[in-house]
Amino acid sequence: MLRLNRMTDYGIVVLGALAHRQGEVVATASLAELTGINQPTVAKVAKLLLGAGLVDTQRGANGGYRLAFRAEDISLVRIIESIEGPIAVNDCVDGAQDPCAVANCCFMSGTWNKVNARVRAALEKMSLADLIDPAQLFPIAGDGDDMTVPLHSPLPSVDREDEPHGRNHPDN
Amino acid sequence: MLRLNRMTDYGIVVLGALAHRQGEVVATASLAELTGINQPTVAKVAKLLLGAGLVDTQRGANGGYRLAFRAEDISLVRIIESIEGPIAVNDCVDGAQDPCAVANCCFMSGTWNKVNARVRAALEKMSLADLIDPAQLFPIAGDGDDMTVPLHSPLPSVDREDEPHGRNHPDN
DNA sequence: TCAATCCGGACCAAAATGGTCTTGATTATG
DNA sequence: CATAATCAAGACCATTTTGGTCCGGATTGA
Repeated sequence: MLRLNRMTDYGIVVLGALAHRQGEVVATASLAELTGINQPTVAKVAKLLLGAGLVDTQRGANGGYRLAFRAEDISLVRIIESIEGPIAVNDCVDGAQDPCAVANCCFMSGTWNKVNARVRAALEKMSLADLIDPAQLFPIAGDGDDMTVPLHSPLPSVDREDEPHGRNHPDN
Repeated sequence: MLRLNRMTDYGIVVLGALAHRQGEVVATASLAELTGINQPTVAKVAKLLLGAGLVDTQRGANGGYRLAFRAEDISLVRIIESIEGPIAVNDCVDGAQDPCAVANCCFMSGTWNKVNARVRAALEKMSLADLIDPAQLFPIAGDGDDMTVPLHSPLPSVDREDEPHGRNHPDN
């Protein structure tokens, strides 16, 4: 548990596709084709990303979306928060969207903020570029909390037709 | 988002109450009274904690639950995982309860494992004792990712009758 | 003008979550 | 030994959240 929801996964994949087309304006239909996610869902996700300013849009014919920053400059937190809202392990955390009703007497809120900040920091360190760049997967010696995870396969070309990445089949 | 669910909150509160009664066997009815959570829910949570070995049980009359370890030795991850199952930001992570179907060709699983490990590490550092001990709330100089959070109020005595801590009123 | 495309939001179905209840087993106590 | 207190296991239901679709409208290039 403590999982991020599927929309966020989609968001990352969509952003990944846009990163490969850096600078280009890509229509949701194309994104759908590139990612294997179906178009309406791509549209929904793109809308959220737009709201957070992670992508630019161009309307009308030949319109579409474009990455607003370089992939290295987009942190995982930012992606997550643009889709799921502010990270908050519970309502006792500052910035929670439905704040703890007893906040000003909640003796644990300080602790929760600390926990939350740490989780957030962990996600801050990871950028979109890291997420889609397999080079990053090689554990960096002495990083500490690294795991020795076998690298499965090289980066697949984005324009494959089948399942793009993980999360049990969305069977669109 | 990325929130932990309410049962986990309950779990922490219940464990906190047990910590104050360290060594004693406390009935779910008493725990309910101490925490303000209602009894059937306490029972449910306690059962989960029992399954994970965080508490011992004694059945029959005068039975109840007892903390199996010292509060300092129970990490937040352990609590979370005993109630919510293994921490997994998504299905691409090793140990996810419903693993990514394309795991062995999922080029991002390594990255996700890394993200997951970091989140986990952040939670590993916090113990039950930290969670319930307000002294911990004073930011330790040079800790890095600390936030300067004002300490709201001192540890309330456990045996108060009103709302025990945060998370919008369970209005039992 | 027309077609492609985003925009905003409503909408619905399926799943997860929170919480209750029931039945049965276990044990202390008188 | 009978009884009451208590946990054990799990079925069950209501509510919320999530995932996904759809539609009418606005915008823009050809």
